[in-house]
Amino acid sequence: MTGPGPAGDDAGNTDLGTVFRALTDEHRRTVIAELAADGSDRERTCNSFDLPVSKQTQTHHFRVLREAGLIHEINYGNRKGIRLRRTEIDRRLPGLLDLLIAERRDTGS
Amino acid sequence: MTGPGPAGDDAGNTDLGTVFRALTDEHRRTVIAELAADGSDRERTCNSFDLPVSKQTQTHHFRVLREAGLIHEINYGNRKGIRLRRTEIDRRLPGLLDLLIAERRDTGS
DNA sequence: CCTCAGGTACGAAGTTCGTCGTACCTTCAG
DNA sequence: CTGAAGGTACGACGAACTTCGTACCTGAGG
Repeated sequence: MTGPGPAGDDAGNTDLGTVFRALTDEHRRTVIAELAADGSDRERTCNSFDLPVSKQTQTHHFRVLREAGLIHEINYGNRKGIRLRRTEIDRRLPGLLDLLIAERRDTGS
Repeated sequence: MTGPGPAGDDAGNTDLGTVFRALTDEHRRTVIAELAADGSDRERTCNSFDLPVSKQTQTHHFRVLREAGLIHEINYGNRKGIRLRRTEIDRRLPGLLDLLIAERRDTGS
């Protein structure tokens, strides 16, 4: 079951409520903001985001982001690859990533 | 004491988390989308939005929107005026209102 | 084989959120 | 003044959310 199921990614059916609810949490917002600020679609590991929560909670957060259609999770069994769905997001929610990048820029100052 | 108090509106201190949390609820999203689609800053009554919830719940929702810096509440004692903070929103969160309008357009079809 | 590290599934505890009931306040109409 | 309508404050209840503990699975390396 690595990925034959067409279901699992709801990028085509997510409404604004699901997206906003996913982006309510600061940790999840950090993940998306980092991915958005990167500029490239390169794959990242879950560990590369220094989330101050346990493994189980990280699994939960990435699942919420995936079900909101914001990221792509590639399961390698042992490892997991995280990738931003920039194309879909920019097409369906233009300006959203810029909002997150801008907030992170202000917060980081 | 109709409105001399400068405090009460947090438009200058709200973060994205507060805004997204406010926009998570479908009723609140409907209110903002309607206000945004209007185009003018004309004042509206709470009753003009046909929210299928009780008065107390409406009070709660409008308070959340106000604390998120999205609307302006004018208290007439007996009545209450609702007004969109379009200028501040467009300045600090450009593209957000367009997202809400677009979703409402799709949902309404 | 066994061990280890990354990830997941299930369940529990604590918190937040949406909703309403009851009671009270404010303004307008009579 | 009395009543009616809109709004608010406080409290309560159920649902959802965040977090973690425990147990289990998967792949790499000795």
